Amino acid sequence: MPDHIRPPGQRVTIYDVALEADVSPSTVSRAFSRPSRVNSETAERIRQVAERLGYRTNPLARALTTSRTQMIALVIADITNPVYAEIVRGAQEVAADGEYTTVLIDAQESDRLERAAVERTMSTVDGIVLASSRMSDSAIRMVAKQRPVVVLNRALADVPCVVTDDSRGVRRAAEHLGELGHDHITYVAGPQASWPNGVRWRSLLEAGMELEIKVRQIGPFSPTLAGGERAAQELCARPATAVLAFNDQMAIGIIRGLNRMGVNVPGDVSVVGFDNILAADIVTPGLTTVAAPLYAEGSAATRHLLTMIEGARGHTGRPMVLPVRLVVRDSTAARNPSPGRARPAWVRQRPVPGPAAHLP
Amino acid sequence: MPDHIRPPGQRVTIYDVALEADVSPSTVSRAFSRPSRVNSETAERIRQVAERLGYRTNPLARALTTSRTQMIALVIADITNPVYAEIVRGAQEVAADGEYTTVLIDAQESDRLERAAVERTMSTVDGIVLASSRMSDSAIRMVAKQRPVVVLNRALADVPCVVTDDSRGVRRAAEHLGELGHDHITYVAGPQASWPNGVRWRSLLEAGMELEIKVRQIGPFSPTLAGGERAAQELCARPATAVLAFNDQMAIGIIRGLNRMGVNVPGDVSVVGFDNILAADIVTPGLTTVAAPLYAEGSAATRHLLTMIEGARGHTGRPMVLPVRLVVRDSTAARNPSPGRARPAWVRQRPVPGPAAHLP
DNA sequence: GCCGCGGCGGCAACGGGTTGCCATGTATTG
DNA sequence: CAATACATGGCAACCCGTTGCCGCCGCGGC
Repeated sequence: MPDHIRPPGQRVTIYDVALEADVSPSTVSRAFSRPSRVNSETAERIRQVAERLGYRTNPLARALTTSRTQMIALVIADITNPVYAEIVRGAQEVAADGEYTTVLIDAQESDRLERAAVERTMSTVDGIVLASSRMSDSAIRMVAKQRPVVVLNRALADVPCVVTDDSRGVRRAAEHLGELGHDHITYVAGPQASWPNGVRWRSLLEAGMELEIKVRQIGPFSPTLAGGERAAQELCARPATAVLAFNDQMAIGIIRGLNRMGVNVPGDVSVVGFDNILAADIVTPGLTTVAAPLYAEGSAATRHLLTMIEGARGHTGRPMVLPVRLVVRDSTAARNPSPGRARPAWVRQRPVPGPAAHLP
Repeated sequence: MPDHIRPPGQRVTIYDVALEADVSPSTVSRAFSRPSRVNSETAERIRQVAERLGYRTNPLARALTTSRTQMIALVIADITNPVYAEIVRGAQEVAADGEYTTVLIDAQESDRLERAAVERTMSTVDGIVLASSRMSDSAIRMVAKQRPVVVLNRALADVPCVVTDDSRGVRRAAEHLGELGHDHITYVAGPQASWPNGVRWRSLLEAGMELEIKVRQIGPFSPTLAGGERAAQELCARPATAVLAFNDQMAIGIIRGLNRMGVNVPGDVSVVGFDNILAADIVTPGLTTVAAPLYAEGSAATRHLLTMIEGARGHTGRPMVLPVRLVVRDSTAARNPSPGRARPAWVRQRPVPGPAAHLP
């Protein structure tokens, strides 16, 4: 039991330990921060005394001189989006291993909120991981000038980046749909401020070219269930047999919306999502989707950040690219065989315009 | 443009500002922290100079003397569980309003990890919200002795608590099932370390008493999809027509598991969950569940914490209780009529789709 | 004219570690 | 045995604000 009971809630300081161990405060400090700089027996004694007194080094005081807080910030676009859960896990794991604490910031899909939060936190952390930032490139560069930054899901010159191989993912999805007989794919766009959104569309454009599949885009819609349902409405106006959605939540929303309007998935329309969130596996039909290595994204970005913080001038020019894979479930199927028909059977909306226009 | 360009990455300090504004550093400090203590013109001038030089007060240095970091910790059991997303939102909203930054800690359902993280973070934050802590009561009290703490989803003497009215929620669920003709409810238990788990079971016991419904418990299982699927297996061994699961994820797992074994929900078995996560609405059949005011939980707990931090000796003895409501969807239905039989029809293992099975 | 008081600003002592530099003592080397 | 090297530990300055206390000044009251 401690023979010196801390009288009031006062914290134990190195001075207390120093007094008790009969050494100078600096020696106590070194015993913890640079053990090699002090005799091992002395260090051991100090550690014992510290233990007995319940000494805990004060991270703030330490930070004041070292300007290292052992904290990093992890900024995500929307904590409500399950995609980020695994990313956060990966990041926190690595951070904890390196004795870092993670400050999680939820930007709520808002450029403004994100900037404000980053601003407020910046001076307190040793580095920042921006996962799916909604800030402008220039704003990011601004931040990167003041603190080590790693950007996730966005490629940006002069700032270290980690991205997934979306281009390949889209390609695989297009191939898959092509094999099922689809010759036309509609991309349902997500937030314009989202970098991957642009990449996915452009990749689809490219893949369409090579595979001789026609593509088009509708949107943007909010990257949520509700957004997907709205997209479903628009899809009805301009029908398609194959849809690639910006993310799984939208894809699920689309399926629901279509179902409500009497359209069968995958019977009439095939739908592919992006991210492979947990829900993709539990909805009916199971969602075919492009899976990203979420955990790896978080851990890779964080690992990179830590090495930057720990001195390495970091930054390997090219962004780090992580592989993706296509998870095939039940939301995609062979194209509804309706030979001789230009449009899927379920289009009963409005009489086909065009040639009809010439009729009296 | 600033006429004094900071030469190296050096931060601007009050000393720089003092020099430039021709006052003492203490005056600069006061100009920001206690404006009333300094002449308003002087203060204005100082503020101008500070602005021009790009001065930003260093929160760490400030914290060192005031021992207020303007940060709070929010500890959640499992970031992968969507329930917490809204809670986090509520907490962060309130925290941000009060100029506090939130440090999110994911305990990964582990007592050990949780303690370690709290330990590590405690000295850096002004207070802590423990949402669904997996720590022991005594461990929590220990922490509460050192920092203001508010506990969410657990009642604990001597520590401020915010809980939901689970008892009422269970009661409502039992009534609902009773009205549908069920005279036996099986509770599928979640983590034993979870306080609500105990409450829910006891409440069901009580409700069963009053409503003359027989109840029994199986488990514990992990509060996840996989856990629910395992529970489904066990349910087959000892059949039931009505099931109340610890949470929605388990409930969904149970439904999947049962389906796989040819059991129809709600035709053969009615399932009720807890939490009303987003997925509850998108699965088929839609999940009947007890909804908690998640956002309100987070915000109420945090508001309480902030008032504690801000001096009020806080703590109103009794825990604060938030209301819940039963959301009825399609996973519950009238009991499968099989008069004169001790066990439901599906016990034969092989799917026998009764007439009711395909009704809307 | 003297005293008291309030407004304002400065001095200096913190808070709790960290670290450059020096002093001492011992081990190594020629 | 002298000269040099190294291992240890202490001193004191420093990081950047905050705050108790005091002094100065001008003003109003008696």
